[in-house]
Amino acid sequence: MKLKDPDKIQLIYNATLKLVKESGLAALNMAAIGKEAKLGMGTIYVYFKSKEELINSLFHSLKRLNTQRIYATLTPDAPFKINMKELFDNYIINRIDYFEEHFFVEQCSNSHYLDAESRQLDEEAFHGVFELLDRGKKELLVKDMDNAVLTAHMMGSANEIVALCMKQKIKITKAFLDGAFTLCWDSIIR
Amino acid sequence: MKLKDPDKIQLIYNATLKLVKESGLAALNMAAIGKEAKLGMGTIYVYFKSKEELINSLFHSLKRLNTQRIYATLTPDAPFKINMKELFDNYIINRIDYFEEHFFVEQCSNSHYLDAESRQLDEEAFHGVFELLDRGKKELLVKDMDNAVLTAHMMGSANEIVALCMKQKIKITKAFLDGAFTLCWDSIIR
Amino acid sequence: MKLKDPDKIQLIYNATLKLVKESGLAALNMAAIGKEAKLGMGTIYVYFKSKEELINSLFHSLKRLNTQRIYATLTPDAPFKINMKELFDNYIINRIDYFEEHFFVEQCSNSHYLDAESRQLDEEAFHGVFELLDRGKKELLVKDMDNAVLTAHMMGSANEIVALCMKQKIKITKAFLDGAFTLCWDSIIR
Amino acid sequence: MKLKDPDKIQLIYNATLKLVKESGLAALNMAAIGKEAKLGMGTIYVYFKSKEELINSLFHSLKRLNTQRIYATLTPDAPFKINMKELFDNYIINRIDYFEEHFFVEQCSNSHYLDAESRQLDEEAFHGVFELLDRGKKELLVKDMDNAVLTAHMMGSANEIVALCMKQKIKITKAFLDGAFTLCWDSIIR
DNA sequence: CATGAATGAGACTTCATTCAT
DNA sequence: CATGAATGAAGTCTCATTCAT
Repeated sequence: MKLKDPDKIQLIYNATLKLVKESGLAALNMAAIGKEAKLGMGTIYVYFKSKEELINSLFHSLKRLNTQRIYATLTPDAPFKINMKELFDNYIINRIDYFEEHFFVEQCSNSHYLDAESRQLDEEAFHGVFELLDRGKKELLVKDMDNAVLTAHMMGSANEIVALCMKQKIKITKAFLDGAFTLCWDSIIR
Repeated sequence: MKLKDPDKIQLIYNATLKLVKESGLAALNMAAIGKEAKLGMGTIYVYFKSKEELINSLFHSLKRLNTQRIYATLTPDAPFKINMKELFDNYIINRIDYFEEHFFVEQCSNSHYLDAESRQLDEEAFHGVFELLDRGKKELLVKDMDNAVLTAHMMGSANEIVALCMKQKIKITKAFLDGAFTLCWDSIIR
Repeated sequence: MKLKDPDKIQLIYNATLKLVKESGLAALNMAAIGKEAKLGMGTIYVYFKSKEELINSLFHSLKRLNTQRIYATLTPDAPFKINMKELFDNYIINRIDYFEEHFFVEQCSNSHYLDAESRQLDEEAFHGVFELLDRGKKELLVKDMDNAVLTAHMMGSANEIVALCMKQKIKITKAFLDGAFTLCWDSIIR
Repeated sequence: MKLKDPDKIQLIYNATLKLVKESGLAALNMAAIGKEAKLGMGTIYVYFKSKEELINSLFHSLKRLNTQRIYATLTPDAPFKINMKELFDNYIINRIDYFEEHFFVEQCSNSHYLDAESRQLDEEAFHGVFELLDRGKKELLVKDMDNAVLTAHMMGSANEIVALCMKQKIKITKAFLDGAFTLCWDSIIR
C-alpha cells in the first residue's frame, strides 16, 4: 500500500504558487497544476476536495507561515524602537523574499475563492503589532491613535514601497530599509 | 469603438461596475452585463471589440476621472501644507465616494485582462504629487527622499486606511481625516 | 435577432430518446445528444439548465402525452366493458407504438435524475382508470377490491406482456389483444 | 475470480446491495463498495476482474437464489391450485423479503452492465412455471394460451402489486395475498 | 493477498464571441 | 444598429482501474 505522501501537498502548493506568479489566479487551472507538479490531475483531488479547498488551504498555510516569520526574531526585552525596526524590516524583507507567496495571497484576497474563515485570518497577525503599539503608547513614544489606523498606515506604506521595489527592481539595501523605516517611525511617534 | 451612442457606453460601464462590486471581476460575464445594462449581449460588441477591451477602456476612463477629481480643487498658490492636505483629503474622500470604481480598478490591477498600456497609467497620476513634493523639498519642508518612495508611502497608507474604514464602516469625520493626515505629514517632513 | 426555436426542444428530445433506446440512460451524455441532434453541445444549455432538467422535462412531457393518448378515444357513454377494452387496447398499443418513449420513462424511473415532482406523475394517469373501476363496481361488474391493487394488477400484466412481445418480436394482432384482455377482464369481474 | 476467501465475496455482494438500495445503480462506485465492505478498493479487483464482472456475478447469484427460493417448498403431488397458490405466495413474499436484491436486479435489467448471458437468465426461472401451467392445461383448468403470455401476465401483476405495497407501505396479510391470488387465478382458469 | 494512492479519460457545464434575423 | 440564440473550447471534477508497497 502506498501511503498518502505529505510531500505531494507541498509539490501542489509550489506548482500553484509558480503558476499564479506567472499568469495570475484567474488563469490558474487544475490541469496546469498537475502538469507543473508532475502529477496526474486526479491526484490533486486525492489531497484536496476541490480547487477552492486547495486555494483556501494554501492561503491559510501561507498566512500562518508569514506571521511566524515576521515575529520570529523579535526580542521582547529590547527597547521599543528596536522591536519596531525589527518588525518593520522583517515585514519588508519577508514580503520581498517570499514575493511569490504574497502575490498569491493578494490575488486571493479579492477573489470569490476565499471562504469566510480565510477572510478573517489577518486579525491574528495584527495581534503582535497591536501589543507592541500598546507598549509604545505606555512609554509615551507613540501617538494616541487607534491601533488599527496606525497599523493600516504602516502596513499600507510597507506594502506599497515593496510593490515599488519589485516594479522598479530596486535592490533593498540597509540604507533603503532605514529610510523607509524613518518614514514610518516619524509618523507614529508623538 | 464606434461613437453611435455614448449613452450606451455609460450604460455598459455602470452595469460592469455594479456587477464587479457585487460579485467580483472573476464572476463578470458578458451576458450579465447585457442584462444589467438592459442591452442585448451582442450590443456590447458594437461598442467594444472584446471583453478585454471593455475592461481596459473602463479602467482607462476611471483612472482619468480619478486623477482629475484628485487634482481639481488644488490651488497652486496656497502654502505647501495646504496643498498637501487638500490632495490627501481629496484622495481619501474620492476613494470612499467612488468606492465602486476603485474596487473595479483594484480587481483589474492584478488580473490578466489589463494590457501593457493600462498598467502604466499610474505614472501620469503621480505627476502632480511628484511636482508638489519637489516644491516641498525646495521649501526645505520635505525629506530628501525619492519621490516614488514618498508617494508610495503616502498612497499605501491612505489606501489601507480607507480599506479599514470600509471594512469597519468607520464614518470619515474631519477629525479622522486630520489624524490620518498628521501621520503622513509627520513622516515626510524633515 | 434569432428567435428561440421551439423545434430545437423536440430535436433534443428525439436525440435523447434515440440515444437512450440504443445504449441506456446510464450511457447518455450531453455531447452525444448535441451530435445526434446536430446542435452544438452548448445549445442544449440554452434550452435546459442542466442534464437533469432535460431528463425531467422530457419525462414530464412523455407522461403527459402518454396519458392523453390512452384516454383520448374513450366514449364515456359506452358500456363499461367497451370502455375497459378500449383503455386496455390503447394502453398496450401505445406502449408498443411508443416503445422508445416508454423505455426512456422506465430507465428514468429508478434513476437519481428524477426529481420529487416527476416521481408523482403517475397518480394523475391513474385517475381515469380509478373512475372507470368505480363505475364498474357500481354496476356490480367489478370485484370489490382496492382500485390501486386492481390497477396495479392490470398495468403490471399489460407491461409484462408488452415486454414479452418486444423481446420475442410478437406481432400484435386483434386476436392477441383480445386474449390479453380476456385475462385481465376475467380477473377483475366478480 | 479466485476462491481464496469466499467470505470477502459475500462482503462485497452485501455492500453492493446496500449501496444500490440507498442510491441506485448509477451512483454505485468501487471506492464506496470497498469502504462499505471494509475492504481496500484494490481487494475487490482480486475477486472480480471489473465492476461489470462484479455486477454480472452478483446478478447471476441472485437470480439463482431467487429461483431456488420460489420453487423450494413446492409439493408436486398436491393439487394444481395448491401448487399455484404456493408458487404465487412464494413469489410475492420472496420479492418483499428480499426487496434489496430485487431492487438490484431491476436496476441492472436495463443497464449497460449486463452481458448477454445475464439477460437470458429469466428463461430458467420460467421453466417451473411453464411445467405447472402445462399440468393445469392437461387438467383442463387453465386457459389454452401461450405459457409465456400467461406467465408474463401473472408475474407482471405480482411485481406491480409488490411495488404498490412497498410504495404505500402496505403490510402483507394472508387476506391480501389471497385477494391478489384470486385476481391471477380468475384470469388464467377456463 | 491486501491496500489505497495515483492516474487520465471522459463527463457536465460555462461563457466569450459570432452571426442570422 | 440591435439582438440573443448558437457554438465549442476549455474548465472542474469523477471514477474504474492499475500498481507500488
